[in-house]
Amino acid sequence: MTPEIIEKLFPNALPSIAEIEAKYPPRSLPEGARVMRVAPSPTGKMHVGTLYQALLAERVAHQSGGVFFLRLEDTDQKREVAGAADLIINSLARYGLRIDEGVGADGQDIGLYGPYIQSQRREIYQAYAKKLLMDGLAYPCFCTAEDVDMMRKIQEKQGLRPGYYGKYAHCRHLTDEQILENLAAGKPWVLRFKSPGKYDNRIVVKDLMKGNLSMPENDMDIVLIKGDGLPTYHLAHAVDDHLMGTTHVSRGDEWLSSVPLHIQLFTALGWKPPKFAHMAPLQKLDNGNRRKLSKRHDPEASITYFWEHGYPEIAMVEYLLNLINASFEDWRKTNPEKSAFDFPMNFNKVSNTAGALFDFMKLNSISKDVVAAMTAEEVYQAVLAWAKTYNPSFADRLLAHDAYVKAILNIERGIGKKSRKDLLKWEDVENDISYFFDELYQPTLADQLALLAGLDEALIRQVAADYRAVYRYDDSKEVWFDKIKQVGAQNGFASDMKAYKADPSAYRGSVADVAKILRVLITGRVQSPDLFAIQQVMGEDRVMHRLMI
RNA sequence: GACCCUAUCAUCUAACGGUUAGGAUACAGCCCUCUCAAGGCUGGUAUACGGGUUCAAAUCCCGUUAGGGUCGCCA
Repeated sequence: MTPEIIEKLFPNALPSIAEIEAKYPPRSLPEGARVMRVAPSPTGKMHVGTLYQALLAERVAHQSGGVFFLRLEDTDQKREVAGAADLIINSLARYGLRIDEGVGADGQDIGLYGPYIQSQRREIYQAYAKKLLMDGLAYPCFCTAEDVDMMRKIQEKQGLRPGYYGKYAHCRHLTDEQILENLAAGKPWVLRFKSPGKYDNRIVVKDLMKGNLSMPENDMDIVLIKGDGLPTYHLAHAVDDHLMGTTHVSRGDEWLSSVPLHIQLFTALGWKPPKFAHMAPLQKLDNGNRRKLSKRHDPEASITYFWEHGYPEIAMVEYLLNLINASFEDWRKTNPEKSAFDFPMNFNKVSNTAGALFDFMKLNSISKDVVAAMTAEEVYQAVLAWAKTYNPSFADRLLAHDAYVKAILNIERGIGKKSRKDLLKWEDVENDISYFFDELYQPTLADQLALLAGLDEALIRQVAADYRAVYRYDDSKEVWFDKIKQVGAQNGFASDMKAYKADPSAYRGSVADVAKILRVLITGRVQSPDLFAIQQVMGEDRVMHRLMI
């Protein structure tokens, strides 16, 4: 390639390689420290899989005393969506993934190895592209997308491996004169890698999760610089992860087959490739078949799905940690008090399967435990924060009755295993506690009688009247329950469960049925938390009023 | 079509040549109990299939099948 051609391809002044390298000195970090990153594209929704992958990278980096950074891969300007970058930044912060470097909440760079937005690094990529060109490891290609497409179809028809390689790499064989002619004619071009590889050669690719893999050497002359002057993923990956000092690249499975190419690129640029860890994608069951969670088709693939429904962030983190490494579960059992972020993460025991199915049952179960471990105040604040965005009228109610709501949320809330475990996401709270509010408690007598089918109305009225006569707000729970038994006995209900079970025909029912009558009258439901606790929170007036039937 | 990955209960997984194949979630039953939730106890369900190697295979090898991924001026 003559200097004339190179000058025509890259006419603008570009920083020299030495200048660039000087700006990105090797990091001074302790032995064993790992530098890792999450590098999503701001193309719309934030995928749960991005959080999943970021969580592994963040934990490994920080636990090793290293650096975790965020890089925005926005080299495909067609796909860029406004606001997508903010969503990524907010999501990481929301789940407690601390960024040492990258793009901050205000859009400003944090850290010295930036810019961390690829579209702002254009000249850097071009400088290295120019270097490859000078080294004879790249060449301009004038084939249009249509040309390449047509060639691929022909290759497929002939049963050949499709792609731009070997004798099918048309522009690789252009003479300097032909290049000059095309340039003079103003033909658009892209820069391609002149792959030194042979497909028949096999190389060993090391992956932290999959082990050593034997793969064919890359021989594709892939595009390095696109028609718009921005790099493809491949070039950007090599340049950025070299300059930014990434030691370990964790990324999706879909990159595995590109590793031979990436190793070639690093080598061509004179760099040592980082270590790779490829993670299988999260999957879901669709008509009996597994498939990757898709942002387009699956609402739960988007992280905002979990915001809308009010899943606690910690629950999400614990669930994902569990998917990354199933020994998390055992660790959690022996370390119930520790933060999930204290779980020692390493690559050794990371799950290495074809991809885990996202399991809401398991998430729910974890979420129940997480909520049970929270105080009423913490639950209140979390529900309020959720409601402000997703249910404003409920938020107003929470604010207007904050002490009352906290008392409600405190019912059967103890420490650890003693705590009530039925709440798993914030969107459920409104319905769970609605009967505590007179304006939301609207069952008709007919509704209540239907819930009490099998007991006749006169009996129900009598039980209610008898209970009203003895009910005292200040009674202890024991005294209260004795009174329930007493009211039951007056009306033919067994006060002793064992006696009832021994001879059910001797009674109208048991003390459980008496409680059921009161529960339905007071809450409008057949199931509720502890009735005594409910009454204490509701207050005497409200309880008495509901018993007036 | 070529190349690569993966294959243990319904789900997430443990076992890295010798275990009654373990745990968690889910499910079922019992106990506890004012209902529910929880908790305790118990139970059923798995090494995809076929060949090897070995005294011994979920584990190693080969093949088959199935699922996933890649083969873009998308990342």
